[in-house]
Order: sequence, then structure tokens, then C-alpha cells
Amino acid sequence: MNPTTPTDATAAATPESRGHFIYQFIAEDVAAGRNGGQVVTRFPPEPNGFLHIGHAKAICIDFGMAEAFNGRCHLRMDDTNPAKEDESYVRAIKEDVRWLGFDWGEHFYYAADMFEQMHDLAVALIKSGHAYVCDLSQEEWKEYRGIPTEPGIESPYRKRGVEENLDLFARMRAGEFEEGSRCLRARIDMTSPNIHFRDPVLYRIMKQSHYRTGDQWQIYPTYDFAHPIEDALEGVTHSLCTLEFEVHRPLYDWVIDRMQELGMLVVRDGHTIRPQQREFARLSLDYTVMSKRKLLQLVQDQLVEGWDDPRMPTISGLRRRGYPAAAIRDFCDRIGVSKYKSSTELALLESCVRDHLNRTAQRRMAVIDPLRLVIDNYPADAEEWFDAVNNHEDPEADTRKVPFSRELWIEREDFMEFPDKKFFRLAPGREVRLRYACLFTCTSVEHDDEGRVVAVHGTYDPESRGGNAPDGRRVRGTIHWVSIRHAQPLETRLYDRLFTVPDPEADESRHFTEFLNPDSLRCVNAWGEPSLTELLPGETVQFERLAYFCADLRLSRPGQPVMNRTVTLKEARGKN
RNA sequence: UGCCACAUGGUGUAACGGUAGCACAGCAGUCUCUGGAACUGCUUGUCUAGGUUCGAAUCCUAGUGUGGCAACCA
Repeated sequence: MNPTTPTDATAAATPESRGHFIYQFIAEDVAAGRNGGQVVTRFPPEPNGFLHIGHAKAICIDFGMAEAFNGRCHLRMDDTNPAKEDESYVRAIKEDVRWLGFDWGEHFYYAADMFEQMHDLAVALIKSGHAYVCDLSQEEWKEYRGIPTEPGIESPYRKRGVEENLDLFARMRAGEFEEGSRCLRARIDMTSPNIHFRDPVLYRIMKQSHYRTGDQWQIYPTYDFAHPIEDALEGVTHSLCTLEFEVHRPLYDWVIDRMQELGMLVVRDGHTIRPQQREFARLSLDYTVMSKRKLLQLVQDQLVEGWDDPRMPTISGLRRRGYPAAAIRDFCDRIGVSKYKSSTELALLESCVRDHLNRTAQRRMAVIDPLRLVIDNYPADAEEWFDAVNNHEDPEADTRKVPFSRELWIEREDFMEFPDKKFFRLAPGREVRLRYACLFTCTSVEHDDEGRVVAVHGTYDPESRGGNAPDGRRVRGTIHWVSIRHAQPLETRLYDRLFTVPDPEADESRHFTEFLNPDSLRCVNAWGEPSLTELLPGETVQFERLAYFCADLRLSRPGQPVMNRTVTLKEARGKN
């Protein structure tokens, strides 16, 4: 079945693929022919910070639902607060959404471009008695508004006449009044158990320059007023957001109702588009923080190297770290969508990253903590180039040549002078395979004055060239290596989780930065095989038996990649 | 003492009145020129109490627990 029509999309909602509750909600609307069966969603970030993996979930849902129902998804800057917003964030947001693999086509919008219509609606609401200018200060308003368990009382300005309201509102716009001295309120219900219905603010005075509209405005609409208007004006059918907006929904509907009365709703293909809001639980991840405010603090206090620090859960941070966009999308699929406020284990994200990188990343050999290995029966001036498979998981990936010589770097942890029985790598008297090269037996160990192992000596089996046992004898361990003579120095950054506890925000008596992991970044110098110098910024390889590493997008120089550890290989049980 | 939500293994999620399944994690094993990958098997769950029903994770009632709501933030 080709799901190109609304009816087909509905048919897809069979018991086998019912989808999550948001999907079902939309499917029912489509089946009922609401909005003529059209589906238009939107992703509406405020350009006051960088997008993070929590936004990636929202993006996947917003764009994903549009795609599932053959609709479209708009990208909109929800920029109604000039105090915090900036053009640089707009650019970063666009780049991140695009990088994640989503396309908004021509449907890119700014809320600020709709300020005039918002203002018109506000004026209309004043005229119809639905809004009034209130002179109460914020402090005073606290008294009038009441608390959740008790009703509020009406503002003394609530009965102001239409003409006076119109005049005052016009003067607010003209900048005649100080910030905070007046605001425009909806006239709804001061006794409502829902606080948001108690005459919410529609417009406030802000004498700030807006990054987009400059000094054109002295008043700015609040989220509750602006958001439904933005959706309605764009003809959005399904306005999907996170749970904290659930209590705002009646107000959202109230604004839409007013627009409907005034004939302001968009008519598309003969159908009046009436947007509806629905809410899902935001993503929370172990060992990280997700609020833009906290991420901003990490950046401003220089506790990380910037919004795109590879330890940050930002899209740009994950990108620099080497997380493939496809892995992030896969993760968002796997976590599902519900209304339960859950916390996802980092292990799931890492599993998605490994899963993808295992299939796509080429293998290379590099040694992070070097120990010298000398092959006593190999000529000092000889060298050989062995064939190494680029990726056993990918038949297209081909092979490369790796240089071999008498002295090699091996990983210090791959040798144990006094091995326990579970250890089957190199030890005195033991034979291991030097990956792709040959079989090697350790015959002696060199120590320094403190008794520390400084070199391992041994002999190789000339019959085992390429790494195959000539007689089929079983070799338990295979270790990686780099020819010292050919080794390339590599600046390498080993990343770990940013926080030491699963929920850094749980203890309200402590600041979340107290739980920063001091070992979240370790810089080391590694030795890599020569081909590593050809790595392009952003390219990811697997250092065999260690981890996936990505050439840093910012710090790498031609011929000198800086390697970010993306994610380790899964540690096998029993290994040490 | 208000209103609005939510509750299924360790974690995340599925079930739409009819066998509680999947993934991640964990454990055990097979295989392997990566202690990776792949493959096999295993452990662990419906918040509580009532009710409706032949039958309830699912519907109803009450309770418990958790979260959100008292910015002129979004």
C-alpha cells in the first residue's frame, strides 16, 4: 500500500502499527476529516540557546508525524522575548535541524513577523470586551491573582471602557509608559481553578531592541497569546509540545476560539484550519542536564569549552563528539512517546551510536597507552606492509596497508607480567596474534629501576605472516599495535560523562555543578598508523579494540587530526 | 485544603476486554584475526483495594505515589 493519501495513512493505523498516542490522535483527526485531512506540524524553538538531544526528540516527533501523514512541518523561531534572543542562535538552530536530517522546505517562519497581526487581534479583543489594560504592578497582581487553592479577585481596571483601553494600549505601543507599569490582560475568569485563566497577560511593555524587529515595538506578546496565533496563522493543524504546557491548553483554545469568531483562521483547500495542541513527556537522560538555562551556565562559566563541547548534550556537541545523526534519530525512535516522565539510560543512546558506527566506521589501529614491544628475531632495518581489513561489517570497505617493523607500540593493558587465568592477552611465555601481522611469543621483559615494565621482548613465527597460524594452532588473544618507526602522534581526547550522578538536579540543596565529573575530559597522546593523518574533520573511525573516534571538526588541522573519543567499544565481561 | 496529568521488569516502551511482548542493561553460552560484532538461552514487571465481566494491564470507584500549575519566561 502506498501511503500517499490521508485515508491510506489512517489505514496504516492497524493493530500492527498503531503507533504512540500522538500518532493515534492525529490519525483519528485525519480519519474524521478534520482540517480536510491535512496535517501540518511545527517545531518552534526560541532562539535563545542551542538545541539539545531533548529538542531532537521533539524534532523527530514534529517532522516524523508530518511525514507519517504526508503533511509538512514548519520551522519557526518563537521569538517573542527580545531580552534573550539572538540571530546567532537562529543560524545554529537551522544548522542543527538540517544536520539531523530534516527539511522544512519553504516553511521557515519568525513569530516576530506576525507581531502586527497579533497586535490587531489584541485590539479586536479590546473592542469585543475580551481584553483590558491593567495598571496593577506585578507585586499587586500577586494579591489579586490568588493562589491555586483559592480564587482570585478582579483587577480594579477590569471594567475600564473600550475607548480608554484602546487609547492606553496605543500609548503602550508608542512607548509612553515604563516597563511593568501596565499590561494588556485577557478578561476571562478570576475564579478559575486554572491559574492561566485568571486574566492572563497578553502584552507587556519591554523597551528592548528585538534582534529582528529592532526598535519597532515597545510592547511584546506573551507566549500564551502569541503561540496559538502563530500556529493558526501558519495553518498548523497539530501543535505538539511538552507536558508543562498541558495546563495552558484551555487558554490556547480560548485564543483560537477568539480568532475563529473573528474569521482569522486560515482556510486552505476549502477547509478552515483549527490547530490543536497535544503534549508529550520531554526527554531526560541520565548523567546529564537538559535545561537551556543550565547548559548556558556551563558555557558562560567556562565549565565546558562552548555550546558544542563534545561533552554537551547539545546537537552540535554530539556532532563534534561523533554521534551520527542517524543514530540520534534511531534513539528518538527507540525511546518512544508517552506522557510518563521517564529518564532514559545513557546506555541506550550509546547503544544506538555503536550500532550505527559498527556498520559504517572504518577500523584503524592506534595505541593510547604505549608499551614498547621488540621482536628479537626480526631484522632491525626491515619493514613489511600488511593488508588490513577496513571494516568486516562492510564488504565495500576494502583493505589498506599497514607498516610493520621490529619495534612496535602495543597497549600497556594488553600485557601482564603475572597474568590471572582470565587474562588471555600477552604475558611471559604466551603467544598472541599481532592483528593482521603475525603470531608473537613473549620471551622476556625489560624493567626500569623502579621495576616498571618498559619493554616486552619476544619472537615471531615467520610462518604466520598475515596473522594466520601455519598449523591451525589456537591463539587465544589478538592485540593491536603500531610500528614505532611509522607511528603518527595523535592528540586524543577521551571523554566521559559530564556528571558523576544520574540526576545532578535531584538534590535541591546542592548546585548541579558540584556534580561535574572531573574526569569528563582526558587529553592523551596516542600513536596511530600512518593512514590516520588522512582523516578529514568529522570522519569517524574505530580504533580497533578500543573505541570509536571522530576527527574534531574545529581543532583538526590538515594531516593532524585531533581525535575525540565518541564512545568506547562495549567492555566485555571478565576483561580485567 | 485547589486544578491538571501520569503509574507495566533495573531502564524505556508495547497491549485498546482474550497467551504480558520488544529494546537497552544484566547473566550464561556459541562463534570469532577486535574480550567488538553476530548468534543462542536465562533472570526480572501490570502501584494498592474493591467492583463490572466467562475473562481486566486495559472499563468503573476509592486510595497511594509521582510530576506540573501561583513569570509581564518559553
